Amino acid sequence: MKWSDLSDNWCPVARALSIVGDRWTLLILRDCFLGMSRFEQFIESSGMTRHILADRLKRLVEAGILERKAYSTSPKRYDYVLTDKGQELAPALLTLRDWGKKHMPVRRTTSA
Amino acid sequence: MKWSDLSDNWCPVARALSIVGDRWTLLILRDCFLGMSRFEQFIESSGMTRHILADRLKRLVEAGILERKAYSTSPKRYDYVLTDKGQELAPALLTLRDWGKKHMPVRRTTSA
DNA sequence: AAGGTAAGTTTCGTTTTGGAACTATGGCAA
DNA sequence: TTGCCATAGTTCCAAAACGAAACTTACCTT
Repeated sequence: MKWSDLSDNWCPVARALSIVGDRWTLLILRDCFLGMSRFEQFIESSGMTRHILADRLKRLVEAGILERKAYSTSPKRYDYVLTDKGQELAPALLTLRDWGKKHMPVRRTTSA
Repeated sequence: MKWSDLSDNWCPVARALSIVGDRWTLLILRDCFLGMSRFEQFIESSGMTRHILADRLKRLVEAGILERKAYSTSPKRYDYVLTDKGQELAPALLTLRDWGKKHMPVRRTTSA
């Protein structure tokens, strides 16, 4: 079965994951909740490659989770901002954060 | 940057995603919360392929999210059951479920 | 002996990802 | 008015992950 077929799954968790459950997507949304909205900000913050980011942004906009708002017309430039639908993912991010804090300690690479 | 490098990220969301944020993993955990515990159950329920499931189960056991409990020794067979660490992912699944229910309606393929 | 069940493993061809370079558009400074 | 910088992508290629299906192992039933 293809991952993309999940969008029609009977299970709401599966449908949610069909758009938000792949590599990087939730990390972009985390950055949005931290106030970021631009391509280069996402790149620097997340460490993902440029063309994966471009792909994810497109998908998030198509899914109605982010909205693409021009902040410059001369060279066309856009802010990517959370829609209401996107805003409502906050609880999911927060529960993941709490779980990560509690159960995924930073194992420091014994340096120095 | 490699996806697997996220486990050392400063951000607890990123660290959580390093283990739980790839394709299929959260779907397996959903099945666990629905009471499933065996290989063939996961296969039938999720629609993923066998060797991907085998890989994910191994990673989840290594991460201490699932525990491998023998239910038969003659042919060695195991149940995969949630540890406490795994149980505590329930809120994350529930918030995703709620979001999916609200924002990802099943679009039925205009059949019949 | 033949077939069935459960849990993987292997193989192979297709997608997705990572890394880096390249393009487009305009601002600004020399 | 040429040259450099910034932003936001796009393109190319090699490496890794994935999907489908067949194969394996170990036992059990008929």
